[in-house]
Amino acid sequence: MSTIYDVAEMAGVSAMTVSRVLNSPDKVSPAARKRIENAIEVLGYKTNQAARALVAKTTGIVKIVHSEKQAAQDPYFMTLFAGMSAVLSENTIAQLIIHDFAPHLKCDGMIVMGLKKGQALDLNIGANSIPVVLFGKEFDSVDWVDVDNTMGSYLATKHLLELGHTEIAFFSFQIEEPYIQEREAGYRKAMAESGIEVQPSWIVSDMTNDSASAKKSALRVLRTTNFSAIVCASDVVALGVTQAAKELNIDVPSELSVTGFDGVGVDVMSDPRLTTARQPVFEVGRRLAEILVQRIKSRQANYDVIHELIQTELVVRDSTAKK
Amino acid sequence: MSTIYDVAEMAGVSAMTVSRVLNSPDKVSPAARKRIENAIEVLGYKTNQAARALVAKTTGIVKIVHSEKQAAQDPYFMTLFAGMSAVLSENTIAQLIIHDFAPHLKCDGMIVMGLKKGQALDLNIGANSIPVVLFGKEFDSVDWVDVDNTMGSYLATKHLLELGHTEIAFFSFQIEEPYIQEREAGYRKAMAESGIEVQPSWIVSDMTNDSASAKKSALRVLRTTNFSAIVCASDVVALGVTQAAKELNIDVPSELSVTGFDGVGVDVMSDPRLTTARQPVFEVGRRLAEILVQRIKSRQANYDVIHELIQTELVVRDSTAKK
DNA sequence: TTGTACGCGTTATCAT
DNA sequence: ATGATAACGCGTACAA
Repeated sequence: MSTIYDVAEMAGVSAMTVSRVLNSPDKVSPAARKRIENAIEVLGYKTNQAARALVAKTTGIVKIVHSEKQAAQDPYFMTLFAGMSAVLSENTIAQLIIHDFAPHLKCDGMIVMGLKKGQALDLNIGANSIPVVLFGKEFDSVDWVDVDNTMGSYLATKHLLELGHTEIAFFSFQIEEPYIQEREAGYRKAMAESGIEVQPSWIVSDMTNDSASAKKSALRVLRTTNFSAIVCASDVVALGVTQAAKELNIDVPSELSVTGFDGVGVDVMSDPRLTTARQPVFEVGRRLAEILVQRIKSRQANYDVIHELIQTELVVRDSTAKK
Repeated sequence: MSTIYDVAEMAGVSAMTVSRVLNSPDKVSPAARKRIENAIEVLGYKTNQAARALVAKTTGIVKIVHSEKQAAQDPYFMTLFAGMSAVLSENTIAQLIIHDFAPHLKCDGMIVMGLKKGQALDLNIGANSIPVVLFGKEFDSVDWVDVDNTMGSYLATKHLLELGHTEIAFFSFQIEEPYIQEREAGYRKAMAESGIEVQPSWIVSDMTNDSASAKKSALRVLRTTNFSAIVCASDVVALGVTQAAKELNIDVPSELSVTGFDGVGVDVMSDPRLTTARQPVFEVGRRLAEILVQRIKSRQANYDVIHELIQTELVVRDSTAKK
């Protein structure tokens, strides 16, 4: 593999001049530049990242940290990652997907998702020198991107209210993440604005986030239903609900309206196709990476922290209808 | 950030000895080793990958090449990538996902998918010095992993034959990839073995690989059907077929049996859940990466090429029944 | 505009 | 078992 010295020799200049055409071409005379570019072409010269990284004290690598290892096969995470990856790879930044902070591995920046408050302080992110972007609004002092979960279920509930429904349930699942509380809050907000008092029996949360579990809960609850619509905390839950309804010969949407949340594939494959609060997951991934890349490129300590709340889009399909 | 020199000074030895405890600890006296390990701990020393890479002539990066850019959001590719990523990241190898070979970027190895015959020769993979693993059985001279598509649809067809079906259609889509021909071949093989002559009208391929397109074709064909079962070239096609059947009041599976292919989520979300030839996509990704890592670690030119044909698993669910 | 000299952190070689 | 020295390829500071 040829080096700048080989190129320099062939072009009859010093290595320094070659380095210049690589980094600031305008500072080199057109004649020399031409000869050098030709030599680069002929020799098939490729800049040695390691050598460059050594002097620049960079790595060309960012870590993508996700605490839940099993999530590697979750469509949501995969889509998120695809978005990040698109931006990072475009910028020739390699990725390392890890499940702890791996502090022994140097990198140029990190994207961290599913972070608990305790963890961050332990590793004093922010006090750290490398840029970090969080997925989730955990820390005011750190850049983050998050989805507006509250607004998402608010819009879904609003949609049902506008269709004439007044008795609307909220199906949710057990998890320690804040997003699930936010989704319930959005539902409650919309109900409150319409002056409807939420009955305790309308809040159903004895399930996990998979369709089988949701179906089971729904089968029980739907027998003695006193509501005409359900806001679900996820598409998967909504899928379970529609399956249960089918089994009980309750028609969706003519007898029961159902909304989902997420929009990562499940929504369009289910029958009927779900009205859902779609998250632009791929885009969220893109933004996380874009912000990080920006921070890496402008290595300043200008601390105007970026906080972006990305909106969901209410996609109206076949699972909701007029009361 | 402290270097080996700092550690050496603190431990009262030379930098070389520190380097030794890092790479071949047995060649250092226990006493010195103890002092050095302590110094490393106290100073929080971390090896500088760039410096190491510079002398070792490695990069710590592999390229994952996929020619179809839009596939970034395809669940199949995402799952495949997740499998590769799991292995690579475990081995502290960063990933760069690109859509051409980007020959100006050095790396330690490549995983290439969706390669056409022409491309490879242009870039003379194999003659190249870095290890390359292919997804797809394109080149005998290069390591590859592929899925046994032929066997997959063979098994699906066999399953339908055992259920008593004799008039079985094959729904396929238009694409230039060899896998689709292999899937048809498997179907034909099973039919031939049963002594059944495939009627031309049973082969339906005027669609693309999405459910809407498949539904449209199925709506047309199913009106004048002369078969009782369909082997579909993908789950997405099978989904479209079941949707069309529903619209035509044809019950699946009692009146029509349908099998899918892939098993990347669609199969379990559709209604009814699909009997399908499930590919272990995540595992395929793992194997691709495992082979590459192995090649990178043992930099020998021992040319016992690895070719692995990974088997599909016939998952029997609710879309197939006795004739 | 161009070149010289040096440093980045690590490892290999060859001594001791 | 340990150390001195050179080399990896590139960028920066400074000089010309």
